[in-house]
Amino acid sequence: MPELPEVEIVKQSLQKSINLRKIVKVVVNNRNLRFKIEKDFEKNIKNKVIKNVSRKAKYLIIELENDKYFIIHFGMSGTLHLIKKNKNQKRTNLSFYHSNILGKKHNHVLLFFDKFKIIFNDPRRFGFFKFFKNRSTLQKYLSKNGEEPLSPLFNLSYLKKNILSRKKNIKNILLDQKIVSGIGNIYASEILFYSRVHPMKLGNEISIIELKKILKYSKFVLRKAIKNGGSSIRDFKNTDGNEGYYQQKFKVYNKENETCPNMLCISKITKRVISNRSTFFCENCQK
DNA sequence: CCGTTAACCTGAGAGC
DNA sequence: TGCTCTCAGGTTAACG
Repeated sequence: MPELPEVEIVKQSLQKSINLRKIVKVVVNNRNLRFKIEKDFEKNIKNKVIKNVSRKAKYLIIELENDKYFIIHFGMSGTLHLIKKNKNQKRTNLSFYHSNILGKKHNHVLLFFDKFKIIFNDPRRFGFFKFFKNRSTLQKYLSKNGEEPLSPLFNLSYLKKNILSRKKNIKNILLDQKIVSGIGNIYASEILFYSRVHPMKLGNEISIIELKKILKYSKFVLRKAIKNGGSSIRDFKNTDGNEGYYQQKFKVYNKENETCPNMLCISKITKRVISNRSTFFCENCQK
C-alpha cells in the first residue's frame, strides 16, 4: 500500500516515538505474512533498545543495539498504530498509519514499550517483518533493489545505464524495484504525466530529454508528496492523526474521464490497465 | 539474462 | 439484504 513517501512519513513519526526506547514484550499473533516470521524473531528483538529508525525505498528499518536490525514492509494494506497505555486501552490520536476499521483479527504483530504499544495490522498479509543479525546481511538484502529516486546516485548516468536498453515499457520500469526502488503505482502515473512520457513507451524509445524529465520529476513528485504528508487515498494518517493531503494534488491518478490538468489541453484522462495495474495518463500530452 | 503473467490475500463498494 | 463481481498504495515464482 504505501509507497516511498508514506513510509517516510511513518519513519518520521516513529523516530519521535520509539527512538531509544526498549521493546519490553513482543507478541506475534500470525506468523504467516508474505514471508513467515522466523521462530526466534521475538527472542531476537525482545529487551533491545531501538537505536534508530530509517528507511530505504519502501522498507522501514529499525536498528537495535549491538548491530541488530529488523525491517518492516507494508505490502498493500499494512498499517502501524501507536496505542498509548491507559485504563480503557483507547486509541489515542497518535496512530500514524491508521485504518478506520481496525479489525482485531488482522493485528499480527504487537511491540510493547513502557508506555505504549505498536500494532502492525495487515488484512491482506502482503507485508512482512525480517530480522538481520548484522549490518552487512541487512545491506546485502537491501542491495537487491535498485537506487531510490531521492538518492544522489539516482542520476542521469544511472538512468541511461538502466533504462535506455530495456524493451519493457517505462511504467513497468518505474515499478520494477530492481531498477528503481520506492516508486509505486500512484507515483508512477504522476511522474510520467509531469514528464510528458507515454506509459507504454519502451525504455529503448526514451530520449535523453525525456530521461532528464523522468529524473527531475521522480525526485520532484516524491519530495512534494513527503512535504504534503503522503497520500491518504484510504486510511493513511500521520503522527497527529491527520491525513496526508498529497492525494489532493494528484494530476492523473484515479482521474479517469476528468479533463487533463494541463490548461492548454482539453483531452480526458485515460485509464489503461498495464500489467494488471491501473495506469492513468493523458493521450494528448504524453507521447 | 529479459519481459510478462498469475498468484498470493482480504475487504470495500458497485451493480443487480 | 444479500449475492457476485471488480478492484485495491506490492512483490515474485514460474514460464517462454
